[in-house]
Amino acid sequence: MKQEKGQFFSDVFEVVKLIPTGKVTSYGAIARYLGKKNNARMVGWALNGASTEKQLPAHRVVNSQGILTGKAYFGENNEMISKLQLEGIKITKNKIENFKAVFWDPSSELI
DNA sequence: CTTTTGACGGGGG
DNA sequence: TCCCCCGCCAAAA
Repeated sequence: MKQEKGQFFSDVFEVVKLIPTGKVTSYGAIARYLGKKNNARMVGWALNGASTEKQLPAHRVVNSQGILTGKAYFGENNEMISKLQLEGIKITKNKIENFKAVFWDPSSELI
């Protein structure tokens, strides 16, 4: 494998890739799955290096509030919102409506 | 090498 | 309920 820059990055990439279409997850959920409860910031940071490149559906990763905090990193347009809406996710003002309904927890769904 | 920041989360006032 | 602070880990300056 290639190990981009750190072991954590690779782990985050893997989990993000496993997010099913039409579902979303939070930074904290991924961090918790990796064993780091409070290092949700690292998850976002990892995605920062893959925001443009890679095939990471990072647009499916939001914060615990269901807000698209990193939409600015996807492009000047609301590319992130558009993609999510196309997947059937309802979004209002950068915020996922039925967040809980579309929430995908790797710690529970994934083993 | 040290310091600051960062796509966050949770707790406290 | 809203606002502020702390924590945690890693990378960039």
